[in-house]
Amino acid sequence: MIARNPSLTEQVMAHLRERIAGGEFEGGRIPSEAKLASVLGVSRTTVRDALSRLEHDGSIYRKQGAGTFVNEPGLQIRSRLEEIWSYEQVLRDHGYTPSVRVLGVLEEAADAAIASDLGIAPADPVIAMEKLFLEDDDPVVLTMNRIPAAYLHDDFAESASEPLYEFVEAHCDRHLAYYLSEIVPVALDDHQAALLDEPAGTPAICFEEIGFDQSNAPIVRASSIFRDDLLRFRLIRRKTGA
Amino acid sequence: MIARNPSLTEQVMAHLRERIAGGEFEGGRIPSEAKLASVLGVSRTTVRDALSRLEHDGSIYRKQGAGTFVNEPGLQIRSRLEEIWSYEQVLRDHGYTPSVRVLGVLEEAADAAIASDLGIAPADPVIAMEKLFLEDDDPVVLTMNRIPAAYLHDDFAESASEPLYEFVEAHCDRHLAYYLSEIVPVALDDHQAALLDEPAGTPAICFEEIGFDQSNAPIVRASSIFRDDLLRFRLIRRKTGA
DNA sequence: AAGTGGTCTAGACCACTAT
DNA sequence: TAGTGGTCTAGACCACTTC
Repeated sequence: MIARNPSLTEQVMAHLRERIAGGEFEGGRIPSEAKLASVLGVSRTTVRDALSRLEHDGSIYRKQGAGTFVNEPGLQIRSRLEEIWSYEQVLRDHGYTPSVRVLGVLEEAADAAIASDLGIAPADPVIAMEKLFLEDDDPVVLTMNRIPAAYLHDDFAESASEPLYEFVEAHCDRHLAYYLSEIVPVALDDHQAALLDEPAGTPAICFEEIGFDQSNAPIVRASSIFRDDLLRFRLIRRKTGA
Repeated sequence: MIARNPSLTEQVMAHLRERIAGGEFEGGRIPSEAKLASVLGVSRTTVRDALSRLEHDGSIYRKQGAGTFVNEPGLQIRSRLEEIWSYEQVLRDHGYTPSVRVLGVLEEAADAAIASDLGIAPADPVIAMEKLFLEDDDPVVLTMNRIPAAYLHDDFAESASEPLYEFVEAHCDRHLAYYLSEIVPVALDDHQAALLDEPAGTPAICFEEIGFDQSNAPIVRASSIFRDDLLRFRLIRRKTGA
């Protein structure tokens, strides 16, 4: 019934996702792990692995002694905060068909805070790229990325519209391994307000992030500001321990 | 009341956390799973379980074929967004010794939005409880909880300082199973500003949440506002697939 | 080629929830 | 008490990284 290469666990996940989407589970109750294992012809360990991953991504939850259950449809989270990698993808996950507008690419001197975050000397040159992500004509996300100029060795200006990790891959000799992000409240300044088409002073969520390569060296400092009315982050918090 | 018997997996986690905190791992490299299993005298499955949980909470990361590594100290996240359950606990995780001040408990008529969120009729009575969490004399979190009055059957006013889930457990015939939360940017109004000791209009992060019981019935509507300078949420985003 | 994490099996017993 | 998820064992082979 089940063959290789997408791992067995992934196939079990896909199978369960389909049945969940099809509303097959009476009362939201998913069959027991033992039952699933015997029906699908895999070990209980594999089933447990699949269920753990579905639980982790918010599709289901488990209650010891009671069973495994589907999360209510209204609770399905479209993009898990920890897994965001490309804002274009986030917008697609929300049902948008995003476009990207590169607002500017220029070289500037790093101020003290940026230099410190990027591990370079103050006033060292950085490339600043400002981009706007839109749904139709509505601006949704405004990002500013700053990369030390020393890391860039190509003619890169034409690639600015690529997702950042592809850009870094292509034009630096390294690749982005992870981001450290802070969720910061801001009030839109005149510049941001004009670009996001909202009044100046509007409160907004900003992700302040530093992107690192595999050696934990900072590569990029990014700020992203969101139109709260068009893109709002949600999460489910479920009591685990105790 | 609670007899804790730490599982093997939890003991392995604790052991590794200690060695990580002690900086024992040369170059951040953690011994292989097989090595840990034989040294600790447990199966590799148990070691893998412990490592998976440490990876999930951001303490370590794994690279297939290469090894398992400690996350940089600066990347340690003190409280994972999805696991917040009590703001007192969040503050303790940040090294604070929090106190709680109950600002008011009163009955009011639900407005349309609140009634809709709680599944009751507009103007139905709700109990509104406003609380402030402080570190020393600094206000850090301001929360407003609203529970339909019909759900409360006891004399409850004196218990308002308890964590909300304990309060619900004790005074309603149900208990909180999960929250659905939205991260919302706000500007502090005069009331909030005075309580949080910041200028009115300061941008802040607000969690707008609805708490549900096991039957997916809404029990409580909560708003929590944070002092950005005292409590900032961070997260690590690491590329997983592809 | 050697060593690592990733996947998978087939069992066993325990802790908890429901009825 | 029956059934569920939680923990744990002792193996096996595969995919990938590093040298």
